[in-house]
Amino acid sequence: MPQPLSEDRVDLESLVLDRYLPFRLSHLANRVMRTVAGVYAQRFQLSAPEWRTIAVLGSNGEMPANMVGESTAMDKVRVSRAVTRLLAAGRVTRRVDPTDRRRIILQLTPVGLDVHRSVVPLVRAVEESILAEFTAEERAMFDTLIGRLEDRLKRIPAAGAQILDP
Amino acid sequence: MPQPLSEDRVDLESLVLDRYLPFRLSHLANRVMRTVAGVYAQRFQLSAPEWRTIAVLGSNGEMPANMVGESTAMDKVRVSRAVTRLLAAGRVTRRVDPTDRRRIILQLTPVGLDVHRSVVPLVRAVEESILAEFTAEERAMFDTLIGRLEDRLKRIPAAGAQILDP
DNA sequence: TATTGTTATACTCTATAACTATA
DNA sequence: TATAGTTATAGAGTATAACAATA
Repeated sequence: MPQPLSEDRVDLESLVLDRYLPFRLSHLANRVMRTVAGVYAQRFQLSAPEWRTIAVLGSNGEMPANMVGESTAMDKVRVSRAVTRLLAAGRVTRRVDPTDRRRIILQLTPVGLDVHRSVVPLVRAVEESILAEFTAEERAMFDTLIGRLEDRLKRIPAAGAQILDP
Repeated sequence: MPQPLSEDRVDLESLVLDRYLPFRLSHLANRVMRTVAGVYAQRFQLSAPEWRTIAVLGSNGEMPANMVGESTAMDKVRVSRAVTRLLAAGRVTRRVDPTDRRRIILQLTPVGLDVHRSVVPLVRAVEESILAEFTAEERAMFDTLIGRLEDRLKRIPAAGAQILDP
């Protein structure tokens, strides 16, 4: 017989999947990403890593490849492969950084800038159509809460490992 | 020269990736899922689809395979493959539903129930360690906001397609 | 020695279609 | 004809290691 829980204690013994935050977040994020990808994938022949690369180069101008990786939360392998495809499509240029010849500096071509100019309003419109659910106050609150979870997971990247290891 | 935006209008022309909700949600969800997976993957030799299947069977008792799919947001192919591995590990049983011989009824074995009992407190603890960021009021607010986004995306699954197609 | 980037490999996830058996 | 489940296949995402060039 399960014992009734006191109100100030959390039930750690049972779990209903569609009330479980990690599952809900993952499901929600996947739905959102699929909705956004529907806008840029077929129409512009862009994969997600390519779209991310174009997004940061479009808003920041030329950047070294490793900074693209940091800004897009992609490792250097994914960046490298995205750049290979973007180069083939004539959407970016790459040149060696003369001050450190290990570094590659990436920049959008006019073609890449066109893609950026075309895609951004479309994906922003998708974001708007989703966030239209919220009032301005709710948006701000959601933004804050998401930001604090991001920070927390950054500060304790081993939140699970601590539980896993001992 | 970019024109200054009036305060009640949204800038659809530019996009900074780490302020863009779909990207932030995806990044956050991935981090959370990786943290949770760190708890069940190596220690219990569970993939995400297997863990989800065990989670719903553990909280609901025996279920037809198609309901497992609905509850876990997985299609029948993923369920089928998860079940194949769970069967091989002796963690579930499957039998044909006598009232509709197309249906497969799944149930945790004692071994599967043991896994469920062992894993749930661990993954709940991860959830707790993340949500510890919030006060009770903030949790309730976050829960509500997430729920409304879920509902919205359910109601307008073609939110992006509408923009994509015309 | 450490860092930047490339290439190779493998494993998982996702989506789709083809197939079976039942209804 | 439609539904439940299985199998097969291909594309994308993810993680890792090995490597070359440079610092």
